[in-house]
Amino acid sequence: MDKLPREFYNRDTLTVAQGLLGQRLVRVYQGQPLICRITETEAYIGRRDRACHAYQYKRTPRTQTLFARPGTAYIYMIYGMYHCLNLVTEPEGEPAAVLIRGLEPIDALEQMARLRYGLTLQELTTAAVKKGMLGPGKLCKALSLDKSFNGVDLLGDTLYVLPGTQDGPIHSGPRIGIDYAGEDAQLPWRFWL
DNA sequence: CTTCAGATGCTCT
DNA sequence: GAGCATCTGAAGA
Repeated sequence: MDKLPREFYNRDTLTVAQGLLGQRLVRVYQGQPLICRITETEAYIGRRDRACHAYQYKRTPRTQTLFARPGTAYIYMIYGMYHCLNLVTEPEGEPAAVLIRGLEPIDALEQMARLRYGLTLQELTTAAVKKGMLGPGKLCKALSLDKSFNGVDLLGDTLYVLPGTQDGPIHSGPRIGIDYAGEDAQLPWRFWL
């Protein structure tokens, strides 16, 4: 199965955020593919969004990656101990990205349970693993992603997205955890299945 | 069921 | 030095 092409990411961020729902995110960990279905995303658009790190094209060492070409991973650390995975969108030079907020494990549950909780699947219920995959911090831990993956090309071999199926309606609502952004916090830029 | 503090480190002022 | 795109476990209702 072919990876989503760079052109997929080279579009309006809101379009990409919705288009990513139902697609399959693959993270190759020690040669083993960890496969998840994307169930929740948020859009961050630098030129007009106060919640975006690169608001009004603010360029700092951290936000460099947001200006990269579409189809690049943007991973940063938050609250000292968690990482958030974003996929860079729009033409190079436009700082914008989609935050991956929710995943549903499809394959390699065993490995993800170990990475996430340090336990084997037998010591967990499947329901607990699935529940544990909600939230950008948890999902990065389950996939063993950290800031060393910042700037990784999504058309490479360790982290990429395969086509999936989009069944059921797409819901939208305000984003989470960005109260500091004033009116922009109300924008319905969070999408889920 | 709910709220709440604490962990922890990087980034920008 | 402040604050952050978070999560967990413990304690209270």
